[in-house]
Amino acid sequence: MAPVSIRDVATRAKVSVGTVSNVLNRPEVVAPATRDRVMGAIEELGFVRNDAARQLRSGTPRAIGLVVLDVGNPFFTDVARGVEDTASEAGHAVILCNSDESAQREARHVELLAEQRVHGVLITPVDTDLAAVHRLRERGMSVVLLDHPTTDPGLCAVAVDDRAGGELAVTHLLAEGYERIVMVNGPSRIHQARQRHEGAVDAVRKAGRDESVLEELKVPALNVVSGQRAAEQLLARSARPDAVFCANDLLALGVLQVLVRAGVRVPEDIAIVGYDDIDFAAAAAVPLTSVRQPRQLIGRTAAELVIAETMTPAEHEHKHVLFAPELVVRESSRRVQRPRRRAR
Amino acid sequence: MAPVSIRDVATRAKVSVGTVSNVLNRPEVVAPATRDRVMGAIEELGFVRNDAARQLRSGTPRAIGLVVLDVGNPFFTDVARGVEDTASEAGHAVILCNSDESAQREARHVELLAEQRVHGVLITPVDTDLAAVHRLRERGMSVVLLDHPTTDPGLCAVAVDDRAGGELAVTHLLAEGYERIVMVNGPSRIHQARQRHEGAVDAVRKAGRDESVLEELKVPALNVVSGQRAAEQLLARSARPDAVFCANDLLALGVLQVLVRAGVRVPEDIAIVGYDDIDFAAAAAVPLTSVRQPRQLIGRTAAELVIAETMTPAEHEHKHVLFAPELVVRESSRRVQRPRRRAR
DNA sequence: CCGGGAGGGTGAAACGATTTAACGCAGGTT
DNA sequence: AACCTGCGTTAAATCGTTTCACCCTCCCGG
Repeated sequence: MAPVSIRDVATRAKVSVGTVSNVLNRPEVVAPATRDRVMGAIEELGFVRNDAARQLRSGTPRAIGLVVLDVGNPFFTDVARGVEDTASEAGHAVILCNSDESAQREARHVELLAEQRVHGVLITPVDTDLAAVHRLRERGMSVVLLDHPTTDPGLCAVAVDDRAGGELAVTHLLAEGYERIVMVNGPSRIHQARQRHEGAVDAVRKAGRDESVLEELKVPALNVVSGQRAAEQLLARSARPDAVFCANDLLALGVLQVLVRAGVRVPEDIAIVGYDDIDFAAAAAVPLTSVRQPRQLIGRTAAELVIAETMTPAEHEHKHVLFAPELVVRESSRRVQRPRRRAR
Repeated sequence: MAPVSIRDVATRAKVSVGTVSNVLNRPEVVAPATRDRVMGAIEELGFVRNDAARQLRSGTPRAIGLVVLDVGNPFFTDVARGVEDTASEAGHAVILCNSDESAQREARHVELLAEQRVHGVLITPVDTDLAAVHRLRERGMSVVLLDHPTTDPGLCAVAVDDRAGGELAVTHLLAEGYERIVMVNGPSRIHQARQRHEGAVDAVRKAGRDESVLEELKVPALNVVSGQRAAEQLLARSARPDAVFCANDLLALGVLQVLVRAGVRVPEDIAIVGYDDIDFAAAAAVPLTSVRQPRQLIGRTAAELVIAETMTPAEHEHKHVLFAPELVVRESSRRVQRPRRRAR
């Protein structure tokens, strides 16, 4: 119950505090007999290092910060998991912050992280201007941008090629013979939304099709509810599309649900392609074709970068890692031979 | 760039370090003129408190730990969000740990949190024996059990009445006229799994039915894949159940998917009830009946408790908060008008 | 017998904040 | 004139580690 310090351990083991510290940090320099004695004392007293004191003296913190846009989105959850995995392997704690796409909350969290003197910060910035990010850097923290490409050579970034992903999706749909494609997309202030749309346009162009085969339908947020709304709009039309490409899987799931409930067959009547390949995509009533991003890998890579940067700040080269997305084709977009197949 | 300490600020503002500290912590005791001067210096130098030093001296940390079973499960994600919200309002950081249902990982994380001298720990323990929890308490940390009821008067707990939830679900199924119910459940080492099953049994008993109407099918984990496996097993049987109650929504989604793909109509042939009421439950192809738990509220309450406990340890009364679950009936379990049929 | 490693330890300074006792000072009471 | 009383501020002690310069002892070669 009473807090036990390194000094208590020293007394108990009849050595000096310096020796205890050595046992803890450089066991090889202390004689086996002494080492065992100290270890024994640590065990008996239930001593736990005080990381605050440790950090204060050594200057090297053991936590990293993670600021995401929305912990509720499985995409970020998986990224977080990747971060958590490598961080804990390296003995680091992860401080999770949820900016909820609010610059104000982001700023508050960044402030907190600065006070905690975290090892580094992994952040998906709310704004494109990166104001918060630069303040962090001025304070000498290493920052890795998550899922937000940049040309700034002063920091690391880990992202996925969203433009290529958009192209993959639409190229696939065109190849399957779909000709009236609607892209359900988020607001263009969101970087990913813009890029994915550009990729979709690229696909149309490269396929030599008329640009009228692709239409963009914007929705306010990238979540299930927005997808449902979008699908309702599409259903109300006289000329329905034959395929829908959604900017993320949450949208796609919303669209899918509304279509299925309205008796529209997927993919016979309307095909759907999502983005992110979250676990729920494969588990949907009609398994969803989706553009897979290496979510955990993004997290792991980012964590490794930030740890590497702070371990060897001198020789560190800032990297911009760009992963390639991958199309996972499932039933929701496969051209089927027999258009009808009904359950009893 | 160079780390600026409270001493630098003091020099700059021509006061002593003590005064700067007062400005920071008890602004009212220092004369307005001096205060402004100090504030100015802080601003100019871009000073940020070093929380490690702060904590070392004052002994009051500004972070709380959160250990969950699975960050990938939207249930925990929502709880985490609640925790994060109230913690950040109170100026606390949240250290997120994912035990992945492994006692070993849990132990490692708990160790890390102990070293960080966190304010308190919110934990959903992996094991029922609470070994890890007791070690924390021995070290003088306040602990709040999350979603894990206990009779231990020595700690706070926030949970939902799982037994009542199980009873709600099965009572509903029985009332709708289902008579061969399978509960797809997790391993009984998981507390929630046991409780929900007991509740289910209660429901059968209270309804005066024969206990044979309810069967338990155990699966190794509470996730989508396990649900799929379970559904495959059920499909292979000669006598299929007419309703399935799943210990959580991930299982239910897995079951739903396999059933629908096999041409089984939900709920006409087999009804499904899930647990947790995650957002994806409502958005499933067949909207899922589920037992709702106040997820964010659980998180908020737990965070408040742990903060309160450490603020005023003396007068703190350990509380066991037990929320009531609520049944949300959707299409997956509504008895439709049609003649009753017996299995082949 | 002396100088010099090497191996194994020691002890105090330092890290950056908080906290507390003490102090100087102005004004008001006896 | 002596004595409080508050207020604003200061200086010093303190928190638990790490680090670094230094001290023994023992042993070996010259």
